[in-house]
Amino acid sequence: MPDISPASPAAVADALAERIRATGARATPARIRVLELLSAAPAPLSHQDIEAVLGADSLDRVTLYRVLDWLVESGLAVKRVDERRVWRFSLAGGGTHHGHVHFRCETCGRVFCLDTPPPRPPKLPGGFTLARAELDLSGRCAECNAGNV
Amino acid sequence: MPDISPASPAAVADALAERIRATGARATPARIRVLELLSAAPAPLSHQDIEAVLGADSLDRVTLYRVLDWLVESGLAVKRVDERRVWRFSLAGGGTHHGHVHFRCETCGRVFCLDTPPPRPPKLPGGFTLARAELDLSGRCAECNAGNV
DNA sequence: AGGGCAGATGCAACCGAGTTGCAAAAGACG
DNA sequence: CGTCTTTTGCAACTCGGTTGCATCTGCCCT
Repeated sequence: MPDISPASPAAVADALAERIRATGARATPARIRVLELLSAAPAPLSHQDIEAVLGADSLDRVTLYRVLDWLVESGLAVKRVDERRVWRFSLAGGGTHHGHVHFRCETCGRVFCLDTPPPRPPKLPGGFTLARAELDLSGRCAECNAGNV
Repeated sequence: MPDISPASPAAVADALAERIRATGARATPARIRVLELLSAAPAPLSHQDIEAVLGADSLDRVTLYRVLDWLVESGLAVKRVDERRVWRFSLAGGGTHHGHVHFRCETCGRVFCLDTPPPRPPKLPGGFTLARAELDLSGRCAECNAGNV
């Protein structure tokens, strides 16, 4: 059975490995897997999310933490705390997760990614440079407003 | 020795006690103390900050958590996670900490409160209702840009 | 190809913030 | 003053995250 998928998984992994080596670090399976996951994810992932996806052949808890921290340190990813006080990681910069808007429902806790473009950032005090802007909205989602709860 | 300070501490405490009773709860020393602290604080306080200020005659750790949670529940305060994943509490509503914009320096970690008004929020998908909007910016502050680090 | 070593991993134990359950103390109210 | 409810304090626990250390491995250099 020939592999005719648009971009072969192996090729993707190779590209990621290359990107990892470019930072001067070793391209290990753990890093490649995690990077793959993050690139594919539509929203920032928590440590738990990743552990759940990796499932059976999961990495050690600690290794995962270290991989994630390394990603942040090397500039490939950014981390941020969510409203429930857990770290969430997403690809940095050009990734699919570029400054869009998040909405968190205060009733059911779910997070929605709105495709609304982010507001143009206000001017900063002199000397400040902006790397990233996040608009976080919260309230009630349609479902929770629709009677239940 | 007559107390001639601008607003006598006792009077302030009484006013706060009144506000507490207005919510239907008991005006206990613990609640009054914490509420005093929060009203006086220039920035949101963490559990630890409060414990440190109370110092010697401090409340039990758990009681403090409960008082804080009660404050939030009764609408007198709001809580929010900071970049170090700890809860920070501030007086709700009319407080000094109303929907403004935060800038966090990725180099030194400090948080600046900009007085820029928050952008007007984008339209939400049908059925969603907005309760709160936060614009979080990050980058480098003037000081860190000025050569050091 | 294979050796060597810095860098990465896994394990176990640890940490600190926050939570829960329960009995004792303190307000409120008749 | 008695009783009934709310708060408090204590102890034990959960959970996300971290640290120390021994083992393993990707990668470079012959």
